[in-house]
Amino acid sequence: MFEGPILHADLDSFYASVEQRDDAALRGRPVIVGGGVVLAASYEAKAFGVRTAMGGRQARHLCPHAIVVPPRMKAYSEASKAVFKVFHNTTPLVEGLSIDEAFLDVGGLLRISGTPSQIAARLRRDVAEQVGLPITVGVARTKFLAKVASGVAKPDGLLVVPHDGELAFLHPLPVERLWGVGKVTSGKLRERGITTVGQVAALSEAVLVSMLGAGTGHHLFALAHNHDPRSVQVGRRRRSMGSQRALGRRRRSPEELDSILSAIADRLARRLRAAHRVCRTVTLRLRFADFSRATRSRTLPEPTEHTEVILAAGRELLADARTLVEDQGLTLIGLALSNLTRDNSIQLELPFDGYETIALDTALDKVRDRYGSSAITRATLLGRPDDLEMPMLPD
DNA sequence: TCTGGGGTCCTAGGACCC
DNA sequence: TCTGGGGTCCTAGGACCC
Repeated sequence: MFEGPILHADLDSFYASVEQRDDAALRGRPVIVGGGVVLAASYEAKAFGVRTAMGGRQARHLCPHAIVVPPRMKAYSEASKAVFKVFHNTTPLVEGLSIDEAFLDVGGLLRISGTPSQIAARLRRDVAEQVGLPITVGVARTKFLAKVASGVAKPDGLLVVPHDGELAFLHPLPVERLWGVGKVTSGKLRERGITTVGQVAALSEAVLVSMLGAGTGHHLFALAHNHDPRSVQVGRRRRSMGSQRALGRRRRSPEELDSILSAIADRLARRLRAAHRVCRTVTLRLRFADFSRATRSRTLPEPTEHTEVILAAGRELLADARTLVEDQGLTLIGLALSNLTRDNSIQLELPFDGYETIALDTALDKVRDRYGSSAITRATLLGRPDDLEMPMLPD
């Protein structure tokens, strides 16, 4: 029997599937979303070797009759919301991983909703009927195994890893199936003739750590032995927010760079405010002609949501990196905001001149002054359903 | 074939404080 | 004059994921 079975639900070739859903002429045909670089490829295009993140030219060479369509981000984000609605109708314990992927804990549902595989089958049917998209579901006792299972079952599949067949399922798989094994790590392992998860499991933890470093070594040892105690986390919030722009190889004037930077800062500040968040660290991201990268960051004394503050920090960082930029041929510029917290301010509507925005702390002080702090036993922030932590009074 | 845009987490050294 | 241990925060870089 399962203890806390977990579903990993993953939409297949998400962007390309949305395009095929919305345009009958694309169904059954190779579809590539994105121009300069492949953002998504339909399975018909993947059959020709087209892969996500591949250069557009190479993709068209591999699959000359592919239909290339520009991305429609709004359509994808709406489709994603509809799919997550189905997830939440299945169980309240949903942890979103990206626009097209989530873990669902169905441990408490066995009595009400049937076996995990019945629940997973119904989820797939619901997504197909209600949103019109194919989705693959992996079912297992742990998150990691559920994710591996969905990867193996793709596309449009369902795979249940039975409790007593976990290692038999896991060990024959190629190391690249392990979550967190990318190009660098798989290269180091393959150099030593290690190609399967079972071979990784045969190594001692000390050997793995000496090969791959402490972090990756411990991580891989745990995964290869099927140790993954992580539970499904509901209500995780984003920890950073970024925006960037590729510049091509053409040389850009300082004025041109500054106007791109302004646009990026403005975009980010808007997104920040829309999410009711503030940031304290601003990072400038640069990429150069040889594809090397550099970052420069600055932590502000106070969190901000203002375009001008973010832009000013970005400009200072760019000035700091001036020599780098001049020497190396800049090909990408971007900003990332981190150290995100809630925007702890509230807006008051006033009878005389419209609105005033004040910090939540200040507002709480006023409430304390009025009622006395010992008179208040609990305060709840209303009207912000996305906020999970509630401020408490008194301190 | 020269490669987008959005994220997460980890490491490591230095500053600073007690 | 020479010497602790422990903790947090900041910065920069890197691997990886979708």
